[in-house]
Amino acid sequence: MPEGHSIHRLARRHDRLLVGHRVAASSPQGRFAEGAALLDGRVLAQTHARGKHLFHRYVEPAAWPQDRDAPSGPDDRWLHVHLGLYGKWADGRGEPEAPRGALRLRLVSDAHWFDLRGPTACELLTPGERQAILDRLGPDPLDPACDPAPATRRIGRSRAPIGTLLMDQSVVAGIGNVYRAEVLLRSRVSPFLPGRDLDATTWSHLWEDLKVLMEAGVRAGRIVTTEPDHRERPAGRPRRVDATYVYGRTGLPCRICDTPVEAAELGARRVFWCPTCQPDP
DNA sequence: GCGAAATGGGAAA
DNA sequence: TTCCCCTTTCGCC
Repeated sequence: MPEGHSIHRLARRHDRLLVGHRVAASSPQGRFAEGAALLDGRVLAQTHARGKHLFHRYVEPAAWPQDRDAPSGPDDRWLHVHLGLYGKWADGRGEPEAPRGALRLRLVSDAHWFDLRGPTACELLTPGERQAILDRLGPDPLDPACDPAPATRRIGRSRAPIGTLLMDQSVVAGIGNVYRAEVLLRSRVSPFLPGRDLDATTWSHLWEDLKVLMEAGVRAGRIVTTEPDHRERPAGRPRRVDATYVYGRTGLPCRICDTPVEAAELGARRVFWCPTCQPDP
C-alpha cells in the first residue's frame, strides 16, 4: 500500500486520533528502544506527510497546547517514519493486545493504540535533519501548495526514461510503482520515453492527473485508476482486479485496446505498459 | 517448510 | 548496477 496517498492518509488519521494526546511509547522488538524512550510521556503536537515520508512532532506535555502549529522549537522531537516496501501501521481503540511478531514501535494514548512494523526508517530527527529530507524531495502532487516547476525542469533536461524519473523521489515525491504505471497509461505515454522528449502539454496533463488519482487514493484508502466504463463490472465498488489498467496485469488484455500488457525491469523495478496505447518512442 | 515477491530506498561497487 | 535491509504473505514442494 505505501505510495504517497497512504502516507498522507496516515498523517490525517494520526492527526485526528492522536494529536493532543500524551503517548506511552515502546519498542517491543527493541530496535527503536532508545527513540521510544525519548518519546514516552510526550504529546503529539503535529503530523505531516511529504511524499512517502511521515513526520510526527512531539512536545513536552507542559508545552501543549500553546505551541500547537508553532514553528519547530529546540525541544521538539521529530519522529520520521518511512514504510518502505512493506512497512505497516495498524491502530485500534482501547487497550492493545500483547505484542506479536516484530513490533518496532507502539504508541498508546488514553483512547487508541498504534503499532508500526517493518519500516525502512523509524528514527528521531533534529529539525535540521528533517529539513534536509524535505529539501531533497521533489514537489508532492498531494501538497496543494506545491509548485510542479522544479519537476518540469528536471524532466525537460533529462535523457532518462520518464518511467524512471517519475519514481525518482527528488523529481516528484510520492509516486510508486502503481501510480507510475497507471498515470503513464492514462496519458498514453511510454515509460521509456526520454524525459526531454515529453511535450509540455502532455506533462501538464499528466501532473494534473497525478493529483486527481492520488487525491482519490487518499479518500478511498486504496489505488483505483480505472474509469467505470473500463471495468469488467462498472457498477459498485471496484474489485481489486478492476482497479488498474496495467499494473500487475502482465499478459492480460489492456483495458483500452485488448493488447496483452507487457512488463520489464526498469532500474530495479518492474514496469508495466500497453505496447499499443504506449508505443515505444 | 521454504523461497520468492511485494506499492522502497540507500549504500557500495 | 548490485547488494542489502526491513516483514508478511503466498505459492509451491
